[in-house]
Amino acid sequence: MSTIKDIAKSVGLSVTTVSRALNDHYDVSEKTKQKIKQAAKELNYSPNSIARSLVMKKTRTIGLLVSELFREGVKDNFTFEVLSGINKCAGQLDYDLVLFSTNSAKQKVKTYTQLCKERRVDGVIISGIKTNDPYLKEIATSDIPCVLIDIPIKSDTVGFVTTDNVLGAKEAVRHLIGLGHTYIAFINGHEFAHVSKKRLEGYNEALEEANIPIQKEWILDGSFSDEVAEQKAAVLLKHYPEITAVFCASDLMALGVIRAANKLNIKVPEDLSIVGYDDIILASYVTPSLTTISQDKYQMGYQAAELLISMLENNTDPHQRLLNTKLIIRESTKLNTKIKS
Amino acid sequence: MSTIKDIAKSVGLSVTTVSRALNDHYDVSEKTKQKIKQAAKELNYSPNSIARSLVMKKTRTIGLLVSELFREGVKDNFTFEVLSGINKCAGQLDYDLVLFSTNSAKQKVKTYTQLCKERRVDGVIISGIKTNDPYLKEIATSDIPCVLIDIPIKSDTVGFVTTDNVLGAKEAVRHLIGLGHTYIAFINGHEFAHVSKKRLEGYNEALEEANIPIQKEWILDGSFSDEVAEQKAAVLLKHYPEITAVFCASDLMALGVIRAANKLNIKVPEDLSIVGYDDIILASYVTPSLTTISQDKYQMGYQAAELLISMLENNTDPHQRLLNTKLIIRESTKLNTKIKS
DNA sequence: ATGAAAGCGCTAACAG
DNA sequence: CTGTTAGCGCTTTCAT
Repeated sequence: MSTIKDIAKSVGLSVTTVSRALNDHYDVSEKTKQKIKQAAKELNYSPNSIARSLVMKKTRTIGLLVSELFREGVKDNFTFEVLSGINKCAGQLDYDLVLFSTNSAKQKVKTYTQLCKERRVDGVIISGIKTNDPYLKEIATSDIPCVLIDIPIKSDTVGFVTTDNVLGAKEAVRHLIGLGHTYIAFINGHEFAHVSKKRLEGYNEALEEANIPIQKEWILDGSFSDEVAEQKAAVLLKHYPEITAVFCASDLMALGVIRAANKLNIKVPEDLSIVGYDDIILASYVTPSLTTISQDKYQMGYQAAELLISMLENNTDPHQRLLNTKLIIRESTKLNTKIKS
Repeated sequence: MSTIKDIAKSVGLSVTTVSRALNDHYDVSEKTKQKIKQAAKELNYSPNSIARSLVMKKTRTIGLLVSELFREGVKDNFTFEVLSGINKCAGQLDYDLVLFSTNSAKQKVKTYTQLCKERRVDGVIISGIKTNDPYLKEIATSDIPCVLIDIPIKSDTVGFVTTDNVLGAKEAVRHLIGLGHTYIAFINGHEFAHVSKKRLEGYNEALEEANIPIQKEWILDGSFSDEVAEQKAAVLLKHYPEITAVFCASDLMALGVIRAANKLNIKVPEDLSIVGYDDIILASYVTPSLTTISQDKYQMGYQAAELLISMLENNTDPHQRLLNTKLIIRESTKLNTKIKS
């Protein structure tokens, strides 16, 4: 590997000049610039980003911190789509992306700050962690620039990107109400997800504005898991046969509910309408295909990266980005045929 | 940020000793070690991996090079699963993972070697590139340690992990033959995929061993895309109604073929048996669920990382790993009811 | 068992 | 426009 020193030697100039020429500084004559660049090419030079980072104290690298459930995320490839978006944006702005995977064992040994400082990332994007994650407190107070996905914390150094989950949920439920449903259950995620809180609000508000009483027993947590949702729904549907529609806080859970319905011989969508959330790939391929609230996960990633980098480069935009969701109507919802008593 | 210098000052020792103590060298007394580590904690020290990398000429970082089709990979999250596996293994062995995304524009500016040298990764894993990719020649000759996924190139510095695609395809076709099918078409990927070549071999061999003549017109490329496969299959099935089974080189394409069949009013599996390849998530969720050849994509990633790191650490294992595939029988294949004339 | 000194490859005052 | 000098934070001979 050749270094600027080699180039300097070969052209008979100082390393300073070489460095400046290679970085296209204005204060090097065009002629020497050419000569130096030529020599660099001949020597097959490529810059040592490590050395540069050391002196500049910038690595042009952003870290992506995802919780260990990474692998489980395979079913709904939410994380993957977010990652694609981040990767795209980072690439365009010439940043590198490094993946951190932590698990609770590691978290005990190394604090969030240590992790980041050690890796020398300029900033971090955090996705898929629960609101009770021990890292979260640290994040909020640390001085490492950071963008959270779907957790609304804002400070000088932390920002977030999310979607309007209240509205999203509201539209889902409104859709069901519009189809004549009034007995609408809700399978939510869990208490440590900010989106779950918001989607619950949306559900409640939609019912209220239609003067439909809220049945607490019809609101259950499914942990964002299809299995759990299936179990919960099985009990629920057996117990309350009057329910004609279920809103789920994720598509995966909606699939679980469909399975539960099938086993109980309840037909979807004839006897039971179901709307999911996320619009994962499966949603459109499954039978019946899923009516759902679509989130642009790729865009969330892209925006997160863009926001983070803008923060790194001292732009003073507000540290938050809000994306839209969209109701996608497919086969799993249908006009309510049971007359309301 | 505190440095070893600060620690040295605070305990009144030299930086050398501090460095050695922190790295648990044998030639530092237990007592001073303790003192130094204590001071490190108090000063909230965390090592600067950049500085260390600079002097050690090792970054403990591996790069993952994926082609631009990254985003398209969202449907079959093949890449994501591989990535999860790599990430897991890298994490366990305490390596960092950085993502490179290239596209043809960037490739023109920077050669593969430049890309890697600049990023200072110790080694690279490459997945999802075509055999005609310009980088490939460079890779084969470069001295950067590298592991390829599904491209069998081997040298001092390059290794690969793949599955037995001949056998996989053979088992798929044997399964169909076992069900009484003899008119079996094959939708392959494309000519620039090594796996496609191998799967074709497997298809041919399976037919040969059953004394079934090979029909060249029934072998088509679907580019690993569901749309292309759908089109191709539509024409094929209309033209040759005698076909009772189709083997596809990917599940995604199998889904395309099912769609084509549906549109032609050909029932799957009653009138047409279909077997896919990969066992992506969709395969088990779709109706009818897909009989397929399962590849453990997570494992491929894991093994690739493990192999690469073993190469980096000068282990002399053979630079290749071969994984098994498994036939998964689901709903899309069925006994052939049409009697062979 | 500890320290002094050199150097990894690069950038950035400062001086000319 | 170019060169001198210093230093980023760390590891590693080589002495002591």
